[in-house]
Amino acid sequence: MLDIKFIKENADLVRNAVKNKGEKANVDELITKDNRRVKIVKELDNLRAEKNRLSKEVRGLERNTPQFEKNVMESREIGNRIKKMEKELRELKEEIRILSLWIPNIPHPSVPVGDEHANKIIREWGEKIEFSFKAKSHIDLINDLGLIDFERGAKISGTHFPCYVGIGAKLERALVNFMLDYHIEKHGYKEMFPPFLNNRETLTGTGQLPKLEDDMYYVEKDDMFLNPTAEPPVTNFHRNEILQENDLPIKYTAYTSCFRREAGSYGKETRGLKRVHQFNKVEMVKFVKPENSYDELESLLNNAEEILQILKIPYRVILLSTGDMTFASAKTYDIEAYAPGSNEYLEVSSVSNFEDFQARRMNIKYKSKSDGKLHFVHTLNGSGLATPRTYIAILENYQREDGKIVVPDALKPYMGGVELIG
RNA sequence: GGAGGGAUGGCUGAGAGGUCGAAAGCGCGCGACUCGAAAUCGUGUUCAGGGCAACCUGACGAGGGUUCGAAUCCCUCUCCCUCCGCCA
Repeated sequence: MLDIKFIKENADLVRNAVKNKGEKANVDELITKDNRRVKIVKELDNLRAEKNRLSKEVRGLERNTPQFEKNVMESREIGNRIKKMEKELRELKEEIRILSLWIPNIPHPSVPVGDEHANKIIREWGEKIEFSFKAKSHIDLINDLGLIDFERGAKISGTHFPCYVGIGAKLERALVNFMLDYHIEKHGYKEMFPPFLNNRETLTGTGQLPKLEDDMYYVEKDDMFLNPTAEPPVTNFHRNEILQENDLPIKYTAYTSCFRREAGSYGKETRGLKRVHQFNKVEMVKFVKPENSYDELESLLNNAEEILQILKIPYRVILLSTGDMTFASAKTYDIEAYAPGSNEYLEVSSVSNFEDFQARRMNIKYKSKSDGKLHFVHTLNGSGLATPRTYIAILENYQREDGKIVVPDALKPYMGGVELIG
């Protein structure tokens, strides 16, 4: 959510952001409605002032005198007009609220304008491994080694619900635990294990609603959604709170399963782990002061990159263009891990600064010591990392000619002595 | 699901139709004392909308009602706590 005053004073900037992000928000209708709101508020304030004046007078008047009766009648009459206007104002405010929920965040000036072709490669890390044999795809490795049972997963739930089995399941758990422990111990993130079912307010707070309602799994009976990422529950942890400046930055890391309908994204990637309805992810979330949120974005990005560095998996960092970034984000980096089996880069992380966009929706402020006033915090989050494609990258990078997988050094402490899979 | 209790500023917590945006304490800001700090003393300190400003308006969980006038009385809802039931 953007400040309505900001929208009115920077209408062109906002219209541009809507266009560049490919959103469909109606900026002009919002502005028209808000102008009307301000007009009603002014009239209403005048009526209320008059009514308050009459009420004070009444106290000094003797009851049942003509002056008393006249005053009371007049006050009553104004009261009725106020009630009518208040109703109109309430309805108008609700319309304004709904319109403003569809206004996207404004991309930072450093973000390239355009669609996915405008994305910029920021850096590449690591050497792509050269195998002396023909590398297998993760699908073949998984099937040959029996790490994941896709067919039975489909039996239990449906297609694209992978069921990890045996050492395959252990590897997934090792990966999650390694990443969590790393963020906690190396960078001081506080661990959180949040609920997976989120209510509407939570998902509106971080900006998944209203836009992505059809992309989430919905539990109708309870009007709740399965979280598509840990971002909503963890960020909403502090919804409607005023934070202490001394406590900032606040940093959380959380593992959750994530659930996405991936509606309309079939055709490509119908097999394997690349695109699934349920997956595991370790997320990092930060609440920071506005003045250093872009430094915090870089350090968050670095924290996510370190996971791949320690796993010794080559990757590249992409700065997303306006058309490729999400609704709520002001600036987003993607991290893509290299998968030699198919010779492609796979998105394993998305790291974003939302500035105060989410904080406005969630009403999260902090009291500044320098001016004594309340300000919205800036929120950021980043995957650190999503497991399915990291899992793919591990399998394909660590495969041997005999079809076995070497366990990466970083995961060995989590694998109960297993150093070779297969 | 049933029965009670509760929701007030950054926090704790008084307030029970008008003199209440709200006592007190904590916290925080400023000043004094100090070489400096702690302690102490003084002083200030709710948020939001409108206006250049004086000022006006709104907000005591949300919505509605009674009244000239509601934090305060009535109704509905939400959330939290306690007890009972149900499930595990």
